[in-house]
Amino acid sequence: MGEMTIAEVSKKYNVTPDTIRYYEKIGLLPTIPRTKNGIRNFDEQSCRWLEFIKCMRSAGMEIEILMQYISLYRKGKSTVNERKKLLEGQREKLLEKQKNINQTIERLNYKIELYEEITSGKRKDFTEEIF
Amino acid sequence: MGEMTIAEVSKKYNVTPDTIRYYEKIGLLPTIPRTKNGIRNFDEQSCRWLEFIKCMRSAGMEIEILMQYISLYRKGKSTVNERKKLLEGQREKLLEKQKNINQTIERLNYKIELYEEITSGKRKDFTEEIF
DNA sequence: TATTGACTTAGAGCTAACTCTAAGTGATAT
DNA sequence: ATATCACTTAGAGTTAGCTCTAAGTCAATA
Repeated sequence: MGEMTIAEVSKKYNVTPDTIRYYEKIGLLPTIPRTKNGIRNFDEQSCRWLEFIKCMRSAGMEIEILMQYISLYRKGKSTVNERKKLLEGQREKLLEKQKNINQTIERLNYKIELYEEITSGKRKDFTEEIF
Repeated sequence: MGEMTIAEVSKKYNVTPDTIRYYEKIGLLPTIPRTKNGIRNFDEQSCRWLEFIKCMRSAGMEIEILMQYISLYRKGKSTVNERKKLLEGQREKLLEKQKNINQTIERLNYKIELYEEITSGKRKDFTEEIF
C-alpha cells in the first residue's frame, strides 16, 4: 500500500482528479511523488494531507488559510507556535459559523412547526404575516 | 417607525446598500415602498424579510433557494405545504453542514492540544509526522 | 500494429454572490 | 444660487474555488 493513482485517491476521498491537480498546482498539497513516466503516485503522507484539506474545506476553511498553514509546516519545527495560533484563529471562525448555523436551524424548526400546525388545521389564525 | 432609508436599514442589519439593492433587483425582497422621489422607504415587512434573508444567508443558504421560497410565498396560501417541504430540505442541508463543522472543530481541538503539548515541552516525541 | 483508456499539461471558462463605477436626480445647508 | 450629499440606475468588474478543454504521452490489449 501507499502507492495510488489519482483516480484511486479521487475515489477514496471523493475529490475529483481536477480538484486534486488544482490543489497541487497552487501548492496546497506537498509535492506528490511521480512514477518514471511522470504519473502521480500518492504515498501515505500525500493522502493524509489531502484528507486533512478535505476535512477543513468541508467546514468552509479558506484555501488561502490552508496555504499559509502548509507554508508554515514546510518551514519546520520553528513554526509550531505560529501554526497553533493560526489554528486557534480558524477555530474561532468555525465556532462563529457553528453559532449561525445552530440559530438558523432553530429558526427553521420553528417555522416548520408553524407550517405543520397550519396544514394540520391546528392553527386557524393563519395570515400572510407568516412567511 | 416603519419608515427607513436604505442607509438606516443597512446600518441596522449590517448589510451594505449595494447588497440590499441587489437583493431587490433579483426579486429576493418584496417590492420595497418608495417615496414620491423614488427613494426606498422601508416598512416593517420589508425589514422583516431582509432580516430573514440575512439570517438564512449567514448559514450559507443559497440565494436561488431563497428566491424559490419567496416565489412560493407570493403565490399565497396554497403553497404552504411546498414551502414547508422546501424548508425541511434546507434544514437537512444545514444539519449536514453542522455535522461537518462540529467534526472539524473537534479535529482542530485535538491538533491545538497536540501543539500545546509540544510547545509546553510535555510531549518530547515531536516529529514532522505531526502537521 | 492499431486502438483504447488513463494519465499529463497549460490555460480558458464557469458560478455564486456580491461590489464597484459612472452618470444622474433632487432635497437641504451656506 | 450653489454646493453638498444621499440617493438613484444600468451594467461592468471582482473573488473564490473549482471545472472543463484541447492537445499530447504512454502502457496495455485486440
